[in-house]
Amino acid sequence: MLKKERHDFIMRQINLHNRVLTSDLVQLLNVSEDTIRRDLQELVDDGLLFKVHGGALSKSYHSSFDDSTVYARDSKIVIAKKTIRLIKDGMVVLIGGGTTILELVKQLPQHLGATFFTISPLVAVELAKYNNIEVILIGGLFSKNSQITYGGHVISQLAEIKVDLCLMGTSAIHPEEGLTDTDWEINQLKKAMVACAKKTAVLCISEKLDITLRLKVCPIENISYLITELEVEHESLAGYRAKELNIL
Amino acid sequence: MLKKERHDFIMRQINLHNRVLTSDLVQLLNVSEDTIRRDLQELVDDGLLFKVHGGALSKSYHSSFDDSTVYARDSKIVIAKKTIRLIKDGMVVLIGGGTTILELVKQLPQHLGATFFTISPLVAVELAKYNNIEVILIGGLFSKNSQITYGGHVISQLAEIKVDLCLMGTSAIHPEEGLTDTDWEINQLKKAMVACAKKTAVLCISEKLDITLRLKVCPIENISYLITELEVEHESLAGYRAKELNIL
DNA sequence: CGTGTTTGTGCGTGTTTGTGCAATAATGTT
DNA sequence: AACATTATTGCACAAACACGCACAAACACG
Repeated sequence: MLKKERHDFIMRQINLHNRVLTSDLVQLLNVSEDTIRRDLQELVDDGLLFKVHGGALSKSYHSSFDDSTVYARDSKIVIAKKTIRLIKDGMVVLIGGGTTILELVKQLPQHLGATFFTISPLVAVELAKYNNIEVILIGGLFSKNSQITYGGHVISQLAEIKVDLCLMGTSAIHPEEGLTDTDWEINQLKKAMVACAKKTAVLCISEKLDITLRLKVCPIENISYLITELEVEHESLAGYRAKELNIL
Repeated sequence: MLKKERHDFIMRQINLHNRVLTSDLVQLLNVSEDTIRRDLQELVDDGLLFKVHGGALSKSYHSSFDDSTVYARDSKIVIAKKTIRLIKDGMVVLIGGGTTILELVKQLPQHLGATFFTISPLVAVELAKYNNIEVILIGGLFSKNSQITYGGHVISQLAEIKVDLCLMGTSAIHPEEGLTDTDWEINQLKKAMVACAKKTAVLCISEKLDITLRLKVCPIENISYLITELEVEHESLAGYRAKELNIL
């Protein structure tokens, strides 16, 4: 591989991720650390990126993409880290939308090799930053509110696939009533998602526990994992521990 | 082997692989390194390729990367404003991806009521900001490079729809050779897009005029509108004026 | 035809560039 | 404070390069 090609590769990574780790580049490009460091230095000299300890940052990365505005972001990161343990190399995963999910995607390990189906364009774009992840976006009507695709076309496509794991955020969960929602279309969609997965994990910040809404998605028995930001032994989760689902 | 033949051979390699190594050429052509170096130098002088340590790179290869820095943004805004005149209330529009298109979407009038099909999640998200626009995202495999959906599934869905107007960016356009591209999948996709539209408008910054790439999308006759940032009377557009397409 | 010129090619030599290694310093982490 | 990770520096070596020269084939012209 020519030096220029490496430089272009690095710049692409930077433009995609806004950041890049020296160690990752060593692996990906299969050259010594020294070479990568020199490459980065040259790109800095050309004013194309920003070098920091451990890697480099995009120049246009004027830090913090209003990350702070994401509600309860810290909790969501905790949830994300727990969830990552469920995702193994080679898996086929169906993943929903929402800020919790988006945070999860940003925390995925760089080298993960898996196939992801998603109904969220934003999640798709974020997933595309990982080299070894194949992304399939399920198309259909696009919802302005929830920023996901929905409607009959989406549901019929979901009916045709079978995945190892489904990851979804939630509006409300209750030990007896299970998963519930308010919007008819979203409700239909979630039903279809649960139906096509061998196991389903629900990502849920604690304030959405023990709430019931009008429309039922599925009983608690259909859920395999409940992931919150709380300690596993936390008393708020007692009602769920009684059920047969894994709490992370 | 004649010098000219060697030059042609080198250019063919470049167009095929976007790159070539000096050492490979020495082997393939069975001449000394010096000769190859001289050949490359001459091709550089003719502006046909790009020389680097160890070999040479295609010229178009270079330009394919710096989209990410919202290159030539001013031109793209000019193009966007011209394009808006083509879009009328009630229309069904198929729209591609790329930075030029994205700029267009950002410039749309707030009250516009129309239906947009798109293969670009980013465009979908941007379109969703308009209240009176219905957005349908066409799903399929998601391309990491071009940030659009592609593949058989996309093409078969395109085959099922019929739209009033197709808006697409372009890699290369030439008065005789028409629309061309380098990537096989993108090429297939563009063909399908043109096929399902009554009229097609090509958005094209002037530096992509008069370029021919390896794969043909369609002849110039299949294009209804060519939109550049230049004045309609500009001399660069003379070759296109001779054809039967509207220049904006 | 002969002589001089141009062009294309290869060779030798010295220089530059790209890369990795090892020792050491700086920085982050626990 | 101890440790692990990441940076920096200087050095070595091979690959790639530029330049001048030599030679031969093709060409030009009287």
